[in-house]
Amino acid sequence: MDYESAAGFLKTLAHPTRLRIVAAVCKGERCVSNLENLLELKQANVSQHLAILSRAGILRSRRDGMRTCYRLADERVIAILEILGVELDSESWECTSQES
Amino acid sequence: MDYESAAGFLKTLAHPTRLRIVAAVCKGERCVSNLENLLELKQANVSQHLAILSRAGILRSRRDGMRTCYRLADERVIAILEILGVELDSESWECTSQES
DNA sequence: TACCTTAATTATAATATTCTAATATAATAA
DNA sequence: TTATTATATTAGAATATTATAATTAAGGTA
Repeated sequence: MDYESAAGFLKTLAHPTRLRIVAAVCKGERCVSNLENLLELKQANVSQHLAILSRAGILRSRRDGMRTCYRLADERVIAILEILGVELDSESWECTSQES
Repeated sequence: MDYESAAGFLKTLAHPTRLRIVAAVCKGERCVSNLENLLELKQANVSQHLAILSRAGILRSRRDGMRTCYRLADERVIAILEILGVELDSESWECTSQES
């Protein structure tokens, strides 16, 4: 991987909301409304960050009726967050029946 | 490390020039003019990127007469670049006597 | 002292990122 | 069909980042 690509990849990760999303999905799928509640952010904003992570290949999505579920697609981000000592558990949160 | 700090750290790294600087110093010290020649960038620009990396604690500097030598101060960045498969050797380059 | 070299700082314009609000799309239900 | 829910997209202003040029500062030498 060249410096340009590596910098682009790191830039994709380099946002607190996107790191929280990664932490939230690293134990399993989450739909957008669930992330919206968890992160307490506007729907459009969550959707935009999800699009950025998906475009970079870090997340992958799956349609489930009206919902879209996102999951981690690149395990390397976990390794990177572990090196930095990020507590991945801090974004674990139960889904309610209405959310997923 | 919280998400805000981790994102800040990654943002510091997330620039091709800064990654090239990290790769250049990971085998040993380099002075600014040497980096300037290696990277083929303007002095001011190199100095600015060095300042960004130093502020983040990724590099440390040492005065040597008229020169300032920079070295890697945080080995975690090497581990991160290895995860991404970045070829760190691509920025190795001999210093001339005039440069260091 | 004056001069030269190296590096850091400042100012600025160009570009990129981010969040919000508004709108559009898509799936489902009534 | 119309309405509702979930998500995506677009447009925008505000903010941040970047590279260049100009200036400053600091170290060494004649």
